Amino acid sequence: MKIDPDSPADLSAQIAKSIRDAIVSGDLRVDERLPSETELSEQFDVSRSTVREALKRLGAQSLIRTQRGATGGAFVNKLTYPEAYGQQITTSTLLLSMNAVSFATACEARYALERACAPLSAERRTADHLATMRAEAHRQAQPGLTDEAFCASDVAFHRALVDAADNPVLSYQLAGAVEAIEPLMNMITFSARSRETIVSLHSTIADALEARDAQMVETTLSELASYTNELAQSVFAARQKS
Amino acid sequence: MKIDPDSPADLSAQIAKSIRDAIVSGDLRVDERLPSETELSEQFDVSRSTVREALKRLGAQSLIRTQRGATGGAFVNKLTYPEAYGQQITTSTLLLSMNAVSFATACEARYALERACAPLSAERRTADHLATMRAEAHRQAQPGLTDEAFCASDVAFHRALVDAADNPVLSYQLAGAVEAIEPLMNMITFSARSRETIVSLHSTIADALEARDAQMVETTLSELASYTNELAQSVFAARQKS
DNA sequence: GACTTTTAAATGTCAGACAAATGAAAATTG
DNA sequence: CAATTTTCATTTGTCTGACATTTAAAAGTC
Repeated sequence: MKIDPDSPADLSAQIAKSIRDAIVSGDLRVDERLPSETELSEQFDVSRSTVREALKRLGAQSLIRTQRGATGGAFVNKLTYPEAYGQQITTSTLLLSMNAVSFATACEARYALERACAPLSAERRTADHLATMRAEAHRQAQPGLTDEAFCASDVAFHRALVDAADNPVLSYQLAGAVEAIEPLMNMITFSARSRETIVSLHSTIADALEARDAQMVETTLSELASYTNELAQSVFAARQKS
Repeated sequence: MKIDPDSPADLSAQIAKSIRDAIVSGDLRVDERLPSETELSEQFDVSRSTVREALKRLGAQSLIRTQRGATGGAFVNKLTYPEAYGQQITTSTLLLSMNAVSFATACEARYALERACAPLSAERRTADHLATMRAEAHRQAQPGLTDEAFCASDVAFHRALVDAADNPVLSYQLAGAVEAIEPLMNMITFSARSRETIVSLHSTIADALEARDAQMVETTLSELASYTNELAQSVFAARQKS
């Protein structure tokens, strides 16, 4: 392991890249232990602090984990789905908030992706998924719920819909889309009447899923998409006036 | 800004979290400058090295960028789509390779997501998108193409299909799915005959898109999904025997 | 006024030290 | 001998202080 000593500064970034490549290419396998910080600093011919900064970078990407003590060190981390979810959600959320993505665009993407799940979810949904969805729909119908709680329940409902497809890759991909939009949804004030409409659509989706009617699920999702969009537009229009 | 001095070690992780929260919540705005490392070390009451490790973590997530010099420092980074793509692809690729996701699962997810784009792409595709897709299909038909080059062209083709939906959020979400599966696809040996079938399906998709026939796009994508899956299964079956 | 030089501030890197955790080996004890 | 305790070496986490490098602004010069 060597690095180009002539290339521009930021040795820790180069070292991080070098190790990252070794992991991605499979040179370093899951749970394999990296050399100790002291050894790495000798191999790369840099100070220990520089190695440490490189390792922190890798740790931030969940590529390695570290453990203290005699048998400790840095280990290649097996990226789990929950970890990947987390990164996906953070990245998506920031992307939306920092790039002024319009509500319409985010909404369109979200429901398009969910429609993609419909056929699979209709085929594979279990009683558990249906129970979760109905419970969330029921919660959403309760008066006195804050807008935040309503949105959180909405996320849980749609999460169950996606998980019903029983494809972890799909769940992972959609976690970002569904959860990242929550902050945008939280900006909407849901009137009692609009909540009623949404809950009704949610119930229809649950019914369609129970009947394994994929087409109906898709249609209802489209309706939900339009309705959410209208709602958002009227809210933003009202806000601009004031 | 203070941190809990009693909580378990890993001060740099706590500091990173503290700053990350400030960014995500909007307390720190895009392009805003963070205090200098020395100032931060005073504020958090830790050494400069610890602050630096925290900053490296944030840098690895593209949350901040640093600049040297008199007016330099750490700035809140505006997460761009290309940066987000990159992270998304790295994460997805690792997730698939480290969790032994079956080809069938990844394939199913990929085509389900692409089908989600079909209606939008059919509506919004431009002549440019069509030209790209036809050019890639033409390249795929040329003999003497390596399997890797064929797969790369396949990715480019599908990328154009997704981009035709003209929704950056959707493009971002799907970049991971489509590109992360490429290493798995590269494991397949494409015979002349199987290439012919795939190219034919690609042409059909381009035709359907030109005719703005979303239903046809979806149907053909489903065929492509089944065919790819069959192909993979026969390849893996043959490999197991030997 | 335009150009050059100096300077101050910031990150990047290094070296050396000590603290704290941790598992394994060694010593002790019943 | 077996079980427990102690010691110990290793490794990461943190701190301190120093110097190098980069950069833009300030000061000086023609």
